[in-house]
Amino acid sequence: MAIYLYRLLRDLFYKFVIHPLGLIARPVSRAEQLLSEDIRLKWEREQTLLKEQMVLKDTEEIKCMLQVGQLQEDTCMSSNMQYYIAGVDISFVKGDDVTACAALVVLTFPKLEVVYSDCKMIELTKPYIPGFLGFREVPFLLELFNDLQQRRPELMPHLVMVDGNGILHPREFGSACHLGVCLGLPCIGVAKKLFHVDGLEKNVEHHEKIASLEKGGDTFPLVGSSGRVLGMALRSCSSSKNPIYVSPGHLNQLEWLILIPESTSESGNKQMMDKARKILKTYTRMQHEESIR
DNA sequence: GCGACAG
DNA sequence: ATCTTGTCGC
Repeated sequence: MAIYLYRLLRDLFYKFVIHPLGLIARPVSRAEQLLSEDIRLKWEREQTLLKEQMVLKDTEEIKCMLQVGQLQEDTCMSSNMQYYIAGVDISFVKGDDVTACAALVVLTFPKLEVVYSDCKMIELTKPYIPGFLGFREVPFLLELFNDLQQRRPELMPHLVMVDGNGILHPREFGSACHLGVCLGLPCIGVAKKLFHVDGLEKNVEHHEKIASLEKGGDTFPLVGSSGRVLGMALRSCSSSKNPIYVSPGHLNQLEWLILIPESTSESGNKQMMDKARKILKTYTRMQHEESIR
């Protein structure tokens, strides 16, 4: 409790004392409001259409990867197969709202060796509207995969990690679903903050559940008030206090996320995923800095 | 009706 | 997403 009070005070201090200008909110014109409503309705319809194409079932590759990752044994028929997972992210230029860097990194699975990385400077034109992140970011991510297909088609990943949510979303169609459907590849959403949806919120209960995560790899399911399990909260490693929120996007189902904690030893799969995500982040930054020079 | 609201 | 700051681990 003390830590929350501390953070609250610190944030207030930052807002009022360090950045008093931030208090002067930019007036939103009526025209702008209408435009935003217009976009919303249009995007909502598009989401409905795309959602019809979403499949929440594991591909054969995902099933095999699960066995490889969990048992560390070649129980799968195609055990000679080399698996690839990818991560995508978009990072912004500081102080600039439109210029950003989109990055794609492909890793082997389960060894997590980087075999491909690409980065493109882009101009984000579409606005960020909560619930419609996909429309802002997915087109640029598709370009990166297009280039991958041109250059190294054999490295097309069997699973993609997306910054954002999968079905943990107001209409159960987050950016991971969006990318997955457009790409035709299995995607999972990985978010750092809980999307308040279907009754889920960062209330006292939620904080208690977070506190009950003792070590890296510990999880708890995110059950909405509808009773539907929309994803999992995962403590990615022992040193991170805040969990990440994982949810299926396309061509994989939630069950495989839940199955992992059952494995007796470490929940290797998810730790690996988080490790991969960190690698991705590092790459985004590195290439970003490089591109500025 | 109003605020909240992934990145 | 980005801003600050402190702290911890390699």
